[in-house]
Amino acid sequence: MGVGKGAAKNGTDAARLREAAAEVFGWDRLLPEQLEAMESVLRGRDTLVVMPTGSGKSAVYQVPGVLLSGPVVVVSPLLALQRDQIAGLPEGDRAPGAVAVNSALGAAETASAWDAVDRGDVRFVYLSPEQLAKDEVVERLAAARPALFVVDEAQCVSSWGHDFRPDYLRLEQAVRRMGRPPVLALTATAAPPVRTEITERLGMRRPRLTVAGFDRPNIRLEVRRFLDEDERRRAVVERAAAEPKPGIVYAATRRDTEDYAGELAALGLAAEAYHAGLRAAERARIHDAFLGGEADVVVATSAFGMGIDKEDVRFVLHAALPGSLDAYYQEIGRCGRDGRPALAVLHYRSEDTGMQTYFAGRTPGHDTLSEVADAVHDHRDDPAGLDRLRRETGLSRNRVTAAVNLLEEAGAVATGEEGEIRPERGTPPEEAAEQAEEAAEAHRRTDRSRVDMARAYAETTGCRRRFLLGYFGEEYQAPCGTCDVCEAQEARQDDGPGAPGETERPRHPAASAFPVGARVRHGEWGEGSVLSEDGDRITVLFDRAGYRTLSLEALAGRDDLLTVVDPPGERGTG
DNA sequence: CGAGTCCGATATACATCGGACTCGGTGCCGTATT
Repeated sequence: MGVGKGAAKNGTDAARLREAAAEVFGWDRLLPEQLEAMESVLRGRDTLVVMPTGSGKSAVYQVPGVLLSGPVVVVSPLLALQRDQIAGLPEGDRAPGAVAVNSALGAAETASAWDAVDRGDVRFVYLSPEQLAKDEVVERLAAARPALFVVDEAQCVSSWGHDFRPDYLRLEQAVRRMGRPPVLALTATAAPPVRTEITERLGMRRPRLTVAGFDRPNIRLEVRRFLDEDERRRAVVERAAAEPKPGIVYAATRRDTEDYAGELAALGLAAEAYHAGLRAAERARIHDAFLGGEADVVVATSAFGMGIDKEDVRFVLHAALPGSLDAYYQEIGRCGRDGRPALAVLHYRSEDTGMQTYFAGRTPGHDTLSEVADAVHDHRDDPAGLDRLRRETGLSRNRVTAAVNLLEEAGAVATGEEGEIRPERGTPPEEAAEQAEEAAEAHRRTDRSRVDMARAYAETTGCRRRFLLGYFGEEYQAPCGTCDVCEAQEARQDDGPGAPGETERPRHPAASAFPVGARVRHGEWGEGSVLSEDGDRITVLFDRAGYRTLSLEALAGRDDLLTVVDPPGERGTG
């Protein structure tokens, strides 16, 4: 992986990047990871960057951007983030121009934005993935010959692409149609399987991977398990009231955010409820109040957080189990950015898995898939685009797009150069729908296994930091000393002789047979990758069956159950 | 999947039980309506 030995050869690139960073942006110092990724981008290589928020991810495209010879297309999920990015760019003679193209612009504004792009006055063009679903937008960008295609918050490809915002899974087609500039994907949180999904879905070729460390040692990790709902609610309120402010409480439903915020307000705290059902002005007010330090606690659904770069958040409490550890790590990563002690407490009931499992099951069903497959088939001699398929089926835009994505994933349809959807291999529509259903079922299994992993974190008897980092592919030597499990075990040791002194489950001898990162095959679940080891068990992500936890005791002496097909290495990426 | 709500049945008058039913999270965009 490293660039190491190429220092002499790359000296010029590094020097140019440093110079641009200093002169245009006023940054005198670049982190090694930043520079490494920038060099990769400057050399035209596809690059995936996994770096924490606040560590200068945006710089990785901004600095090379001013040195490249064409516009840089930046895909960003929220219009507010696009505005923040543009506002954060420097001003001055050498400063790069930037525009955001979206539905908030009037016809005249849109026209003048494109004129600026055509004239070369604009270096950065910010767009939502939905914009890139429009032929006209793709054509205008293609004409401008982009020098780089950036996907910011790239975890959205995996977390939102399958149902909520299916245009995320169609970015590859857009990239192809605009002449396939180099692709740079940026994210703060991505477990190895999410990285793989990002690079595959974006059609990245031999991507260079830069991963900064995941550990946030100043965040204390704690899980509290409850049987009774009322007890849980009391515990959440008491904790939010007791801990140093400011803090964020994540709840599972809009109604819960209102209830908790109401209770905290009754205790005299400046508490606000935040969710997507509020009016835009109200959301903006709460957002600003939190950033400005006027709110003690924001109780929110998952709508709150992206783009919140506040250094002094002291705690993130969860009033319910999140849908995945990916989401959890992203959410708790919003506290303690100043490096001072911070706290993440998950308040968990086993019933919480119900709603998350429900959310994990929402993909187009058989009827939708076969209706869309029929429509594509009917147009086999005159292939239609997504818009026409939508009009003719009467289905919503998202449903048609999600269905086409699944059909395409199943290899039953393909997207052409002008965005037209064609049947592939002469697959009959009914068969195509069935294959797409299988693909949908595989996503459901994966999503549900992610819920299982969140639950496994909540229930682990080992070091929580080790579990969490293992999920993200990082080996960690327990004890961490700053999670509830490690602390309890230390306390037991201090209680005097006789107490068992283990801070970890004893490592099972069979663990070394299945090292983290190894590629394995299971008799029933097929191939997968070993993600983590938790003393006497390992967690494997199977390509089709999702996450599974396997007991090493059960595996020992049964060579037939699980076999290593490929030892750890840098497959796929790198 | 699970919690909350509504409604009818039960059994006998106020209240409870159980089944059917609904709802639950993220944001673009563009069109219809103020």
